[in-house]
Amino acid sequence: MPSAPVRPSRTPSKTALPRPLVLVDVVIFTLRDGRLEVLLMKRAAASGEPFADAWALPGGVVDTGLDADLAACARRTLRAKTGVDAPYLEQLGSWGNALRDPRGWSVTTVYFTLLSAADADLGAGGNAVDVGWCPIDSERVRPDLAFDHAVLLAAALQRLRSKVEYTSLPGYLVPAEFTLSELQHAYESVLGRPLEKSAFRTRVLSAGMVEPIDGVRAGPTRPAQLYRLARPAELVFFPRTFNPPRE
Amino acid sequence: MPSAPVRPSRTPSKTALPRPLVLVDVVIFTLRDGRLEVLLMKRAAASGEPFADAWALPGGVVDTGLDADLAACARRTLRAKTGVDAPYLEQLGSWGNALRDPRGWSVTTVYFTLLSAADADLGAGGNAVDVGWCPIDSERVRPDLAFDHAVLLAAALQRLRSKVEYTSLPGYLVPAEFTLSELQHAYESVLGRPLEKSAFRTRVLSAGMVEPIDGVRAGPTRPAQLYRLARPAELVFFPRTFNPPRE
DNA sequence: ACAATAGTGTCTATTAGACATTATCGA
DNA sequence: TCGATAATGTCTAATAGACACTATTGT
Repeated sequence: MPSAPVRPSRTPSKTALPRPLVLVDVVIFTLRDGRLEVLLMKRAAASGEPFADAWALPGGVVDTGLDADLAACARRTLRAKTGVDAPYLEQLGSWGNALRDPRGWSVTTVYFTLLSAADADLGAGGNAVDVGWCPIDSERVRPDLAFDHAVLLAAALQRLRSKVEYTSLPGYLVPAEFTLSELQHAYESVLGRPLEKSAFRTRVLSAGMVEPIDGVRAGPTRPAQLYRLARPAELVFFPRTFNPPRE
Repeated sequence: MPSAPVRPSRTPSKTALPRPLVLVDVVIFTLRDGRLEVLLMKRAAASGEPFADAWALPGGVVDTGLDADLAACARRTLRAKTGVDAPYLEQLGSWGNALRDPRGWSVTTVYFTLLSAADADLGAGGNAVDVGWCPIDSERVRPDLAFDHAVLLAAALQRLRSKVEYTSLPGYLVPAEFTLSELQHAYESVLGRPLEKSAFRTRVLSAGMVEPIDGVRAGPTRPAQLYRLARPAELVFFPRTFNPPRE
C-alpha cells in the first residue's frame, strides 16, 4: 500500500489562491396526497447568473454577516422560501469541486428537512412566486436541475429512504396530531412498499416514539386514536430495519 | 451557540462579503495493541499561525489548484501524514461559523478513515515528525485540541461507534488477512464491550462480509482459519444492530 | 495428557410478518 | 344490519444471546 510520495508538483501553492465560493442548499421534502414532493425554485431568466431559467434547489451563498453558522444559513433559506421554521434539519453532506459551479471552485453544504403538508402550504409566509413542489414519482429524479443539484437531490432521497427503514423520520411528514394509520401511510409512501399493520404498530409503540393524546379522528368508520410524537426534538432509532419484501 | 445576527435587517448583504476560509480535516483512526488511536499533529510553535504549539487534527486549507474535490484534499492530507492511500474514506460532515477559527468565518469538511496497524506505521512514508498517535482511552477525548477539533473528534468517535453496531467498518482496522477472532476483537475494542462468539461469526459469515482464504494462523494453540474482506471497496450493512448489553 | 483457543451445536427469548378476529363507528 | 376501518390476538419463521460441547494445535 505505501508507495513513494509523488511530489514533483504536489507542493501546496504558496501564492494565495482564490477562496472557493461557499454555499448552502436545502432539500425540502413534504408529503401531499400521499406523495413525496420536493421544493424547487425557478432561477431568474436572463440575469447574468448561471443556469438562468432552470429549476434548482433553494439555497445560495453563505452570508458571513448574516449567518451565524451553516445550519443558520439553511434555516434562513428554508424560512425565506416556506415561511416556516424547520422542525427537523439534518446535514446531508458537502460537495466541493472546480466544475460544479461555472463561477469557479465552490463548496455547497446540503441540508434536508421534512415538512408536514400544513407547513408545506406555500403562499402563507414564503414567496410563492417561482417556487413550486415537484413530485418524486419514479426513480429518475429531474436530471434537468441546475448545477449538480440532481446529484444532491438523489443523495437526499437515498438518505431519506435509507433512514426511514430504522428511524422515526416520517414522524415529521405528518401533522402534529395523527393516527397510526396516517403515520404508517407516511412510511409506506417514502419506502414505496406496504408495511404490515400489526408489526408497524408494535414497533412505533414499543419504541416510545409516539404517545396517545385525548381525542380521536372521526370519519365514516370506526374513529382512530390520535397520537403525537413523544419527543419531537429527538429522532428515534429502531434496533432493526424493516425486513425487506419477500422475493 | 452564536445568537442573534449582527445585522438589523435580514436582507442579504449586497456588497460582496469576504469569502469564508475553506478547510478539510481528517480523523484517522487505527487499532494498535487492541486500542483505538487517533492521529494528531503538533502545530508549529511561534509561527504566527493560530494555536501555535497545540495538537490538532491533520488538515488544512483546500488548495483549489491542487485538489480536484474535497475528498481529494482529504486524501492528499492523509497521504502526506501517513504515506498510505485510504482504503476507506467517509465524509463526516461540515462545521462552519465565524468563531471556530480566529482568522475569520471558516468552513471545514471533516473526513474520517480507518487504517490497519500495518498502514499506521509512521515513518514509512509520512513525515513522522510532529505527528503522533493518541490513544482514545476514556470518554473524555483531548479537550485541549486546537480550534474546535475536540468537537470534530468527538463527532467522529460517535459516528464510528454508532456504525460499528451495524456495519463492517472494523474490517478496515484489521490487516488484509485476519482470523475471525481478530476481527471480533476489533469490533469489541471500538464498542467497548464483549460480543458473543457464536452470534458474531454467524453474522459476519451470513452477511457475506468475509470469505475464507487458503491458510491458517498458527500459534501455540489450534490454528485459526484466515479470512479476507469479500468486497473491500463496499461497506456491508447488517439488518440489525448488536443487541445492547443486558442491564 | 493438558492448556488454550478455534469452531459448532443446542436451547431460549425476542420480534417481525402473515393473517384471522374482534371492535366501533356512520349510513 | 352492513360496510369500512381500527385495533388486537395467534401462529410461525428468523435470529441473537447464552452456554455447552467438540476440535486441533503446542508443550
